[in-house]
Amino acid sequence: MTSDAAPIKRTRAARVPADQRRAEILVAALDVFGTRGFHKASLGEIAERVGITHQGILHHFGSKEQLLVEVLEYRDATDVADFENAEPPHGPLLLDHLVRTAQTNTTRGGLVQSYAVLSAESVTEGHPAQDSFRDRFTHLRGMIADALADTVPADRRPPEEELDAAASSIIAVMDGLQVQWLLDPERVDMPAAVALVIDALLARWGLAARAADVL
Amino acid sequence: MTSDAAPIKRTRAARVPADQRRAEILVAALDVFGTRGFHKASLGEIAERVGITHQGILHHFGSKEQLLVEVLEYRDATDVADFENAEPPHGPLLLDHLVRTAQTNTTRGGLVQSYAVLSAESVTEGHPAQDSFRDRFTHLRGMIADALADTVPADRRPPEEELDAAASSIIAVMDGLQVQWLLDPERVDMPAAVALVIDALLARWGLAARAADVL
DNA sequence: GTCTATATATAGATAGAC
DNA sequence: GTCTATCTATATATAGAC
Repeated sequence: MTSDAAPIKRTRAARVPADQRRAEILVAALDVFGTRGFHKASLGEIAERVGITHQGILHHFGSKEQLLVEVLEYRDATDVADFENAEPPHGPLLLDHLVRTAQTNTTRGGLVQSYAVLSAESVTEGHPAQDSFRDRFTHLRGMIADALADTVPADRRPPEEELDAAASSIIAVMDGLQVQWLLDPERVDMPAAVALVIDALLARWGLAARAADVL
Repeated sequence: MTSDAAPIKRTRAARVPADQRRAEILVAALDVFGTRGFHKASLGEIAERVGITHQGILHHFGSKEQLLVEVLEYRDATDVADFENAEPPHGPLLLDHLVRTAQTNTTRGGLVQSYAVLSAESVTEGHPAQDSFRDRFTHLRGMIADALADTVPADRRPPEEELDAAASSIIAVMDGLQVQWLLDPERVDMPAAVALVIDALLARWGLAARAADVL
């Protein structure tokens, strides 16, 4: 039965300004990439959500890889927009912000799944998102290490390697918890666990618990 | 040029006992699934490493999904075999063991990649490894929470939710660090970070640092 | 137990009409 | 800007010969 299936009736999509269409595609792609992973996701499914054909996506983005790259940029841009023209928080406020992010994330499983799947998938050979995630982690580690340094009193400041290890660990806890939470949301309390680790680290350097207060 | 390409010469693979062939396939599949992710991995590539055709794999395992399930079982079985007929460690010894595992993992990037990619990919809709990883995390959380409870003196024991959060966090740190490390091995010290978090948690409950001593 | 041959499905991409 | 048509590549799976 290869041929004469009733030609699927498609109402031609309305002609829409490129910027708007691109934005629609990015939203749909972020969702589909997250639900299926980059490799399993198909342009067809993304196109269907937008109401166009997959060729339309290629017209706007050129290739599936390029679409992914732009999706990740878009995701970061919306994250930054959360600060509403303000600077991202520094010092202890950044640590509070991380706990609050973990809290917020419990209400947006789709985004969490996108991030968890794509970040891990990015470690595979030649993955198009590899640089994006490597840069992201480098940047985050620096920001968090600085925030820790700003938070700890000068006379208790640990060696730099310890600050770096702590920064890596905090990011790792947040990321690792996402996978556990996605698989078993009832049994994993992301914000509580993030707050626990941050407070345990701060206590190590002589500071009173504070992250748990955010909850 | 669709047809008469010189028929690729294949020397027919030696006939080998099924058990042995299955074992060879499992080893190759673990590696390829890890390198490419489950969805991008192809039976063809796995077969090539073993020196048979992809149909041979389907003969032994029936489907790609079933192969993945058996690969994960195989992986767990070899992990258990590490204890060489001994019980897995309990209490504080289990915590030491986790740090040592993080240390060992720095010498087996392939296995780490397999685990990182597959565990995250498993959260996608209908993924065949979902139950396997959910069960694995449930089991690990229980073991680690017990180990923590056994380690903390009775008069300082925190509420159960805190032990569970700590157990989730320790697993999360180990897993999250793997992704960062795979992307940037020079800049991420997995065992140091794991030891740091474990010691910070133990200190919170009045115990002297010990995990760092393992290194 | 392994192969060749083939069915079947689905992907990403290109060309050109409208 | 979107479509239809087509190309090309690659995948999983089945059937049957050896």
